[in-house]
Amino acid sequence: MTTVLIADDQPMQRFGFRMLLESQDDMTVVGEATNGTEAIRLVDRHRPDVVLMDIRMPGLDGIEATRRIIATGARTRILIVTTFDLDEYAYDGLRAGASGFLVKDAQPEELLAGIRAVASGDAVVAPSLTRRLLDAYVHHLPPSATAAPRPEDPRLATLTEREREILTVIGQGWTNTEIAERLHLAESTVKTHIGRILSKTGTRDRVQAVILAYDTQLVTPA
Amino acid sequence: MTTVLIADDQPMQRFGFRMLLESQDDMTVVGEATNGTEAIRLVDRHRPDVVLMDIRMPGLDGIEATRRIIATGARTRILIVTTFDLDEYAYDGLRAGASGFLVKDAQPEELLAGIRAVASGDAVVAPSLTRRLLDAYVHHLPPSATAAPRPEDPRLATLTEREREILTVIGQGWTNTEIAERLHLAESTVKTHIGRILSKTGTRDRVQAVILAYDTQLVTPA
DNA sequence: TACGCCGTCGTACCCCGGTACTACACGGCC
DNA sequence: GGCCGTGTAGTACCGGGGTACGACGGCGTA
Repeated sequence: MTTVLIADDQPMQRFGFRMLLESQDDMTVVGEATNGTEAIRLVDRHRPDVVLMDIRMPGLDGIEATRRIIATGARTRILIVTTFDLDEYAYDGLRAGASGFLVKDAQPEELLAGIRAVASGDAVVAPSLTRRLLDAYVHHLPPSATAAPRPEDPRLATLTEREREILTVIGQGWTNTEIAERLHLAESTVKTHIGRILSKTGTRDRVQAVILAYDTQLVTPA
Repeated sequence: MTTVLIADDQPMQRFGFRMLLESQDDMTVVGEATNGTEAIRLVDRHRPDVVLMDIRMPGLDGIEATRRIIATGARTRILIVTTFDLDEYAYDGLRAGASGFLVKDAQPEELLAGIRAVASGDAVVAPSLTRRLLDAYVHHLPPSATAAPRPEDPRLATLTEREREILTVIGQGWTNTEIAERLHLAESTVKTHIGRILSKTGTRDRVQAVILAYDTQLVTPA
């Protein structure tokens, strides 16, 4: 019997997880936490096999909670589950000692498989993340810069791969000179790209481009 | 017996809703849609009493789907349910003919109560939204500009109300001159505010400020 | 082959954004 | 009364961002 602790600030999300897990006869939910501090406390008390850990929670977030739980030497495995698919928090989470990383829009079976995998000591990464993870290890560029957006938003349809890449790093808050340096380009090239991005997307300046990047989920909130 | 259609692109979210609703003996789920187009089709086929409609879905979004369903003259009531608490989509949704608006982090009981309310012809607005709604009607400024962020992010802690307001409209992509015009300020005043915002938040320029605004959910993706 | 798209780079120009001050009215509080 | 935070406003300056060009090599394809 695999014991699971759910750490998520959204009641409905917890409810969904609990219902799903309790429907399996090899799993049981031993507790629910609504923030990082509570998660740490409940892990200490119940010693669950697995924690389903949300990243974004009020107060202590999931990453820091993961770090502290791992630091206690508990043999609890932590499976990070978040709404968003990319962002460097994924890597932070893994670095913090998490055994895996899944996205919330995964199929229930995928989630269950992930839990069983980490409970048995394996690591698991959402298929949608694997490519980014590899990319990040291959190039030492910003992780998200090498990855393509998944849900193809019409407003980004005419952008080339390179332009998406540039738009992504604009969305990280980089200046033109920074983009040029870190992408090994001339600043004039960066400007050319940005000019094309603005005209193609019908945006006025980089600020509106950043907003579009967020709206289309080319970049996602931390 | 209240018949309900679930329209949400996230499988786990649908699963949670379905489990919750099926646990009630006066409700039944007659279908699940993963986007707006599908929702319209299933409403036409099943004529549910209530649609639980997510806003953000691939393809046709929940707002437009609501608009079209209402336009068909169907007596189906639509209850919009979204992850984010603010954004003007709330108002768009209500204008599109939705009977109510709830946030996903509501308690399950609140959700059930909301469904029963709209099924019986009442309108319902999440308590967390009521204040904004009022604010928006009182002043005729952009809705989000008059509202305060809920989950108090430490990075915004030192900002004054006015500064948050300015940061919000920066997050809308407005230029300094536009902000000055629409908020009836001198551009120099706008610059003063922005300067203070940047120094308080430790951000370098308005682009990074926008990113922070998204990360802290002061503004939310469309 | 020739065309077009893409990615690269350059120059020149202008304006917006951000900085660095100063300043003052108002309200709350010691 | 005097102080402080807040919101307002001004001037002066400079650098980065965006625009408008032109140019060229590589690559796929009609």
